Amino acid sequence: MPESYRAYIRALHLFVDMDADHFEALMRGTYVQNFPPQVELISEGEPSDFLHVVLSGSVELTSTWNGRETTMATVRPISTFILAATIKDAPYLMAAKTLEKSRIALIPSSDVRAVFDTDHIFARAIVTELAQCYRSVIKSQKDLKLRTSLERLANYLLRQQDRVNGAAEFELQIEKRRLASFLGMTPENLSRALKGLQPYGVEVNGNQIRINDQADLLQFAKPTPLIDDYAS
Amino acid sequence: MPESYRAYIRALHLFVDMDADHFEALMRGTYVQNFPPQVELISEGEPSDFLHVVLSGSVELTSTWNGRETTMATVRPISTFILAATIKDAPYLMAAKTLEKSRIALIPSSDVRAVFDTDHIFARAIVTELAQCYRSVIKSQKDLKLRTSLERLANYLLRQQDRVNGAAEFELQIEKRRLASFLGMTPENLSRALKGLQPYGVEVNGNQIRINDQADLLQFAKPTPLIDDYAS
DNA sequence: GGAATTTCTTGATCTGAATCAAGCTGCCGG
DNA sequence: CCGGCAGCTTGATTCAGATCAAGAAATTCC
Repeated sequence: MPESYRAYIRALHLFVDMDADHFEALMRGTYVQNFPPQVELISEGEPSDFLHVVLSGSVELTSTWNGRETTMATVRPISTFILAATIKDAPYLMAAKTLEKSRIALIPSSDVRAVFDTDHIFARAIVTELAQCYRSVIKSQKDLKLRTSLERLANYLLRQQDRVNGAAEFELQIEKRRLASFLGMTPENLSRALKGLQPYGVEVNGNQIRINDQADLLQFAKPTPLIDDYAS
Repeated sequence: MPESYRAYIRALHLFVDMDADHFEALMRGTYVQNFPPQVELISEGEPSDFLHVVLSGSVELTSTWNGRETTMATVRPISTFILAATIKDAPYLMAAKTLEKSRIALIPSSDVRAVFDTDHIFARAIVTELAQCYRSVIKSQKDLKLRTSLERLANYLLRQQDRVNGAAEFELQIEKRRLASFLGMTPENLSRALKGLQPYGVEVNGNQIRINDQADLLQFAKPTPLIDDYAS
């Protein structure tokens, strides 16, 4: 793989502290590839041959059942996805598709498992990452089961605002129809829900969101770190 | 802790292969306690001081937000819970409450983390367990987002039937109101949903469930290992 | 064993959200 | 510059599921 990407991958929590030789061993089997938009990188149910790292662009994780489809997550640089399947050597539970032109690093799953067994630091990092992922899904589950769609949307917007350090105005990072699916609603309802937040000072103009009165929205959304703090 | 419980704990995937000395080290700080029903073992948001192991009885994991409460899972012997919080040394995302008289082993979180750093086999087991937990939540998330409540119930019943090796008749393991909450519906609706499955050969008598025509129910429920096989 | 409490069920009604059906808007390519 | 097309919005309708209300069944507790 090109030398240039190594630094980015190395900087990930998962790899930053591990032994240099072990990292090299991982990188030897790794290759980096550019994909156009809308390419299905992996399909639900397939065996998990590679740990994927998104270096640029973005990837959508979806699941389907009985003709229905839902967006489970969107992965942005620089991060990995389908770590759990890699570790367990089990089939993917989600499909992955590029949303835009994306650069993806593919690390052979067998190498990840092998290095795991010889590098303590790496093992520790994987456990921390997995625990993190687990907690994120639990939070998302709580969000789904305990909140109405309007409340989910309000909290989503506040989290996005957090991402831009509290700026009153910011851009949605994903298409509305995908956001709708992620939040567990239809595009029509997302449209209406965005209107429904107007009384709390939310202005929408295309992908541009403006939160006029954060305090007002906060009072409605009632965010809690036990659901909305994806970092802890 | 009493010698007698060690064997049960040792038999768990998490501990079965680890070094005997390390296991002893873990057990030294561990104590076993009996709890009456309805005791809140841990509260949402608290720091995670112990890894818990249910030795007998059962424990319900719930989450609350803004006055609403939902059942996230029920833990039965012999298994652990809140492993992720223990590993990350982060606050619990769920509360845990005994449903019946239960015997619980408490392993100090700091010991778990310490042994993790010195025992490869244990580290490997923890990673496998965490990956397993992660995948279970993802499955549960798919269940929630892709299925109607009637479909969720049908698949739940089929999974329960699986647990008893396909016997046509079996008992529900939890109270109906808790099952309702777990499945993301109200008790009233669960009642109606159970009636709604009559056309597919489901008979209900208190906690006794009879599936007269499994093929018929299967055709309606359309289970898939990518959602319903909790083992993989 | 019987009163009291809780859980479960059933029916009636209400509501949030999905679906259906058009328009609208903005973007891409010729 | 202007079709064509995908994504978004809006309104009307339908539907699944929640809520409200009350009665029945099962448990618990004196």
